[in-house]
Formats: sequence, structure tokens, C-alpha cells
Amino acid sequence: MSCELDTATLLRRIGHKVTPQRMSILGIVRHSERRLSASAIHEQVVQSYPFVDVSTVYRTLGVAKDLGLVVELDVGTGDAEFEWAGEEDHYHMICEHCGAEIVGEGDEVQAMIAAIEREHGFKANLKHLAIVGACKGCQAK
Amino acid sequence: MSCELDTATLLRRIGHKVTPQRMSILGIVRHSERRLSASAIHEQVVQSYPFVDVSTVYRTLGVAKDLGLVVELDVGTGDAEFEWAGEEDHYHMICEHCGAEIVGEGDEVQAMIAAIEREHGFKANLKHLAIVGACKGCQAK
DNA sequence: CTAGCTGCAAAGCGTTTGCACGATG
DNA sequence: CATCGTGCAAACGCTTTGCAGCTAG
Repeated sequence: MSCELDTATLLRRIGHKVTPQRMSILGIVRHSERRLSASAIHEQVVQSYPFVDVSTVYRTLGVAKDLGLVVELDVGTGDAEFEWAGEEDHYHMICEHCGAEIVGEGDEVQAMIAAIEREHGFKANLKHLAIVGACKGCQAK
Repeated sequence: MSCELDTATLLRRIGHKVTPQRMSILGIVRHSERRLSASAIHEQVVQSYPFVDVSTVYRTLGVAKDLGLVVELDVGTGDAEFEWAGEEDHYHMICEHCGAEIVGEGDEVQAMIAAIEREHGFKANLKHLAIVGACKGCQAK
């Protein structure tokens, strides 16, 4: 998959410029194991480049979204969260009681997606799928 | 199911007060066929009670949520949307290209929910399920 | 009478935008 | 050297909150 080098060349090829800020922001999203909110990303960028503004984070994520490098998803926390695209299919389970998040592979969901497409002609995009409910711990409350 | 009378008694029983504003707001959500944003609800309330403020709408929806009368769901439009609870199980398919929305019954999803619970011990709440993707029309673009 | 709703106005929060400077290609 | 990206600050839209008066029970 795309490493830092590829990301840079991709940017350049489309006529976008490659700056330290951008590489830092995209690197953080790329190597994070979890979804990150814009401000979480900002916090991390600032550790390397203290002068970077949140607006730059949003703008960079904007172009990265257009290029299909990152995916934005909304899970009811109020703020948008971002994750690197091109991962294997997976979905997010979010506990509405404790906020815990579990990631599952697509297997259980593929059948449903196929059924939905058959029934409604609607092609679901798994990347954005978030399921809220109660995690094992909170069910025992 | 709950009619206006029941809603009023329920409110009173818990120690909440029943006001024209509240009944109007809840009635609008109850009888709407689609999810409504807070401001959409407000627009409708104002037609009967021109002086009602948006904050009252939010506060009323807040208590109704706590009582389980309405469900709040977030579908990536940025603003929260509300719908009456206690409907039959269903889910929302939202086209990320044209914004169209399709509602499906729970059938296709029940199997997945069961599989998820078996696999992860996670009890999914169907009421909040939103699936984004491409609708039939936009796939043909 | 008393708790709790209400309207109003103002603040809060994440996100977006206008602008002049600075960096990239 | 032209263009595009940046930092800064201000604006934005949705939502929340503080407060004094009013209303339902």
C-alpha cells in the first residue's frame, strides 16, 4: 500500500504541494490504530510543529478526503472523525453507555450488504458503517 | 401505542409538566413520517405557537429522549435528527451522492445483529443504524 | 404555593472562510 | 516566479446554558 513516498508523489501528481505540515498530518492518520477527531490530530501535529493551526488540519483532511486517502465518519459524538482509507473492510461498534469501541471485520456484515443490494438496489459503503448499542460489560449493568 | 393522552400521562407520572409547547413538539415528531432536525421541528411548532424558542425544542427533545419517547440519530449531515421511538425496527440508507434516503425493514439486518452478538457479545441497537452508500440512481452516473 | 417550564439573550463548540504572507515546484 | 498552502483571526451554524418571569399541579 501507499507509504509516505507514495502519498507525496500522489499529491504532487495531482498538482498539490507537499509540505511538512501535510506529511505530518497524513502520517498521523495513516499510522493511528483508531479513528481520530480533528482536534486529536491537531494535538499530535503540534508536538512536532507547534505553530500549526487547526484550520490547516481541516484543509489537509479535506484534500485527502477528495483523493480518497482518508475517510470521514460520524458516530454521533458530535464531531467528525477520520481514519486512513484502504484498510480491509471493517465496521465500528460503539457502546452508547460507556463509549467503548470495538472493531469487527466485515464478514458478519457482507451478507447483509448483499441482501440490501438485492432488495433495494442500494450499494452500502462499509467504510462508514457505525453501529451503536451496548457492549458486553454494560449489558451486565 | 402511545397516543397524545398517554404521552401526557407519562410525562405527568414522572413529575414532568405538560405544556402546550411540549405537546405540540412531541406531536409533530410523533406524526412525522420522516426524521426531523431540531430546526425543522421548530419551524413547524412556530406555525401554531409563534413565540416558541429553539431552546425549548431542544429541552423538550432532551426529556423525551430520556423517557425513551424519541430517538436521536446522527447521519453525518452535521445536525442531529429526531424520530419517534417505538416504531417497528427499521434502518436508514443514505445516499452519499444525492442525499436521498431509503428506509428498510429490519429483516435483512436481524441476521447480522444476531451474528454480531454471537461473535462479539455486542448488542446492537437498530434504532440508530444508518448506512451510507450509493442509491440505485447514483450508481448509474 | 412551589417546582419546573419558558423565552430571551448570550456563550460554547467544532468547523469554515477571508486575507496577506511565505513556501513549494 | 507564479501558485498554492499557511497562520491568524473572525465568522459561522448548531446546540447549550443562565436568568427572571410565568404556569401547571
